[in-house]
Amino acid sequence: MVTQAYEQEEEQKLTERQKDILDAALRLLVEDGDNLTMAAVARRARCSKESLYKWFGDRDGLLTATVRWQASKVRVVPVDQGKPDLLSLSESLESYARDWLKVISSDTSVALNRVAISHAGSGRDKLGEIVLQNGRFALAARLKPVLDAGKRAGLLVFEDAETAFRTFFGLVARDVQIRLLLGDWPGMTEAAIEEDAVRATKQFLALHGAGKGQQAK
Amino acid sequence: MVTQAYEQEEEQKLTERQKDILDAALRLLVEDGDNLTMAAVARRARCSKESLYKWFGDRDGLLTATVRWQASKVRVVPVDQGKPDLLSLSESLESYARDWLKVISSDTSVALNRVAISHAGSGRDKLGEIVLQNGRFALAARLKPVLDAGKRAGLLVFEDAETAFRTFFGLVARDVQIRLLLGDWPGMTEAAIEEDAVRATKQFLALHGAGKGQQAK
DNA sequence: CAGGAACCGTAACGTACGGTACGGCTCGAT
DNA sequence: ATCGAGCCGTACCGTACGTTACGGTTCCTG
Repeated sequence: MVTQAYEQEEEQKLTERQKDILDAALRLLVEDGDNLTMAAVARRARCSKESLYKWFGDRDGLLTATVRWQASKVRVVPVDQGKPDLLSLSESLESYARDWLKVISSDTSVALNRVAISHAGSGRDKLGEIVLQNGRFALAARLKPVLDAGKRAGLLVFEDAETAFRTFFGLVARDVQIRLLLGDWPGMTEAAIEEDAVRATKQFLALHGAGKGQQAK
Repeated sequence: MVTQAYEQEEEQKLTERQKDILDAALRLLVEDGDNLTMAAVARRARCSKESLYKWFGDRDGLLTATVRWQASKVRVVPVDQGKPDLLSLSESLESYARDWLKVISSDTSVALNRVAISHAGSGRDKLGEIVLQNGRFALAARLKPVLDAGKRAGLLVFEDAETAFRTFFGLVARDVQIRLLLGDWPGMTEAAIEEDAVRATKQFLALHGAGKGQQAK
């Protein structure tokens, strides 16, 4: 018997008060990085430390809840595709690229990835897994149907949707995320994002489009 | 007056003993993540904490020296290119791709990037910059001459070497680094790396090769 | 209005760790 | 043989922070 694929799909019952607290924690995370202390969260959210411990168990629990909370807010709308033509397919791809670039270059994403990566070093909690599931893997899950539809419609040529997705991912993200995480600023303005989305889509179609019958394995 | 472009190029005078200590710190970083304490380093390297403080100032100094030390060991040999033909160019690219994948999937690289990213959050030192300079930017600096030579020889078509490099970077790295940093294991075996290097090179040549005159802006 | 649950603010405790002090050992120079 | 520099091992100090405890306040319920 196979269990639920992604068990963090379980809805977390949160009162409004608790959501406020997680928002406060999120803001602190963005501002101060992983320095966030229980006292600081309590102060910012104007609650007592006792309540923090009652609701979230311990510091790791609070961190995990915060990451989940943010993740639950990011659900990007899936682009619907009926029977795609080349134009609508291209627009879908651009749209995904744009959304993804916007996500990874956002303050919250950078902050959350940073704390998840720190924790991945001393593997005591599953922050990395959560971030990955709601980021890169969620994107793949939403994008693959689009790719498959494109393939069925004879617009795309590839053997494996996973590999094709990773190519697209690489063309979109390039060095942006690692540079942001390391504190560099690769100039991700609105305009640059738009440009990148267009470029990545063109490149992907050049590699996997059915136009000229060319494609690199 | 312009200062030295990359000031961490300054050679760090290190005694053998100090190198031993930095190696010990490196091993601890790989094993335990950022938990590394001064006491642990002293124990592992069989030196006194007093010596650590005398030689490296404080904890951040030790961390910085460790990152520098590892960086100084990674100098990848530049692939020499005279007048490239398509075959030698292709081999150069594959070689860079292979080396890069090997680097980013190594234990030490993952550990070092993790600590640099943690520190980038609370921007107190320049670890992120150091890692970036010796990683992504060093790669670009070594690869661009190859790309330019390919362009001059009429083998490659692109407007901007930087943009072309970033495309290559994306095709090579894809989601590998972020997944590793977050604790995922995308199966980077020797064989997979080889396969990826070949694939990325083919794709890059499909986009920027002069063969068919095609290219996506 | 009485009783109690939930929560706030704050004080207190324990511990881990960065940083310092100091006594003893080794070894090269004189 | 003597001296001193450099280093080891360890004990020690101060602080930050996770965690717990507790008295006071608000607010809901009967």
